[in-house]
Amino acid sequence: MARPNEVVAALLQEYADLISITGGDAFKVRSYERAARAVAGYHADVSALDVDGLKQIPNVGASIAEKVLEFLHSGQVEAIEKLRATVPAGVRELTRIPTLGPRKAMTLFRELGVSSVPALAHALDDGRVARLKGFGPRTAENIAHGIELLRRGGGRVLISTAMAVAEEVVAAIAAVPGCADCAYAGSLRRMRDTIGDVDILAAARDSAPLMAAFTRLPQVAEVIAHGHTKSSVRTIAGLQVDLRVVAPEVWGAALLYFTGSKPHNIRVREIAVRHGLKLSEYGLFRVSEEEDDTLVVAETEQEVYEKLGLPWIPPPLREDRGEIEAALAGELPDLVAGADIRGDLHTHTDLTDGVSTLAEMVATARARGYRYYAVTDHAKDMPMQRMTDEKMLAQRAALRAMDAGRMALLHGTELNIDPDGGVDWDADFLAGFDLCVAAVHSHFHQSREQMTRRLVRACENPYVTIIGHPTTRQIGRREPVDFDADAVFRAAARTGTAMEINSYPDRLDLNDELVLRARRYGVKFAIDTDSHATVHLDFLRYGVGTAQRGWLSRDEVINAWPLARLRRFITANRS
DNA sequence: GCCGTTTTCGGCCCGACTGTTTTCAGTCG
Repeated sequence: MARPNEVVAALLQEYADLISITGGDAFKVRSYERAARAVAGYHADVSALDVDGLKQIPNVGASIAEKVLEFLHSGQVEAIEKLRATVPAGVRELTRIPTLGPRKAMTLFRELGVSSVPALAHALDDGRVARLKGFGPRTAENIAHGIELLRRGGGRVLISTAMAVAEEVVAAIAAVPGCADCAYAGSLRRMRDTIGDVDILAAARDSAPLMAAFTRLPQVAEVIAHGHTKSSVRTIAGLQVDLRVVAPEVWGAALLYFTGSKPHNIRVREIAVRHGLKLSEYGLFRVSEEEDDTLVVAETEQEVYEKLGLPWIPPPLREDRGEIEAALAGELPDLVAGADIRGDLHTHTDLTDGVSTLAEMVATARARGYRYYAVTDHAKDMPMQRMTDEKMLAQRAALRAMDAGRMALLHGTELNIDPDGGVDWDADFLAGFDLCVAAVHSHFHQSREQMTRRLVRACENPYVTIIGHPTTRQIGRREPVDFDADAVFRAAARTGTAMEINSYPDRLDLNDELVLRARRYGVKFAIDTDSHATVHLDFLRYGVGTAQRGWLSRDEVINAWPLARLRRFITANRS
């Protein structure tokens, strides 16, 4: 079951969409969108709040608080039901089609009675759409194309997929003569777990050569837009990539703009307005009635933030989830960074389902400059892994005999949490490991109560130091398991069990939102790669990005600690 | 509908590109 906050947030977002489609006040739309976001990210369960409690949520005032209460009491909101009655749900679906927004969707419904994607496809086929006032052959074509994209998945890709494309494009554009600077921005720079499109920013006096090179890249299947300062393409793999070219002296303002998020940008621009300034991708300007606006700063992000009375805000925080308020109060977290990570605590070898040998994994870890490294192959309860006590002990002997220089080697295992919350071995055998990760690998559809009890019991096992990939989600393939996250996080904090941030790009588990919730209970975290091959150790960057999005500092991440402190954390659990 | 170092009313981010248009609406980020 979804958390009440998510249900309420979805409802508020739906209301915002319905107001937008029916041509309501755009500012009202934004109010509901903001409230939806604030509710989704709010730490307390909204179903336990009264009016005053609800109004404590940013962007929730008397009117929205009352609607939330109405929903919690009766299961519906009259105002929303009224709009639902005038606009079929299918019309809202239409706005998911790229290039088709609320105004056109409403026109299609009002003029043609279209209220579903198939009905729209019909209307396109027989030419009714192109004959509508304000529409035309090109618009009809674009909508048809948009439907096709939506059908092909149209969705988001893993961060690793987007990163590979971005790094290729950045390298290609940076190599064009006249390019002063080039970087990726957008949700990729903010390190979101999935990416909708790739945003690239470049600095140059003359944009034309860069735009030409961009639209002719071998990966390009289709040019969506081609202008002087902005072009968009779609790659053969279906990913949209936008290139924005600005003058080198406005790099910072453009990078800030192009990094987003959109809600963050709006908040920052509002602060500018209150200072009598105007912020756009071309810089921070002092607004003047008589003459042209004068440029204040634009060259670096730091300068722009500083002129607005803000410290530089790291991109992973830029989601309008309280970072503006924290920045104004001088309370931004000192985020954990990749360089802070002293070792990986969840990795595999070819003894179980890995493809690299113990020696290869250790050598690669050592080359990364780690101070410690844990090998945690699967334990004996997963039959497909064919693990035995003897094989595990032999691996331990081999590990102990290795010389990894200044890097300490830890012998661990990834235990399987059985349906009742037990693990593969008894205390005597577990005591022989330096470290145990425990994770769910089966029985994903237990009831919420069973799954909660299962994970709490695993936390209570004195030999379990880390809960691996706690929700077991696989992005785009498997939903997270259902459990009472607050209960599990309370147990983790109480028992001194770390929650993993699994860096594998299709997991990123915990995700940023759960990290934010867990840290409120004082939970500690381990940022691991769950590597099954040497190349996977590089996935750490995505786990670090997720941790940063969860506002984590070095002190909250056990594998950013010196080995002695990590060992104390492990043994404190066991005594 | 929310909000306040121009406060309880009157604001509310800003610009690029496209398509259907003779000056702008819609969409996107």
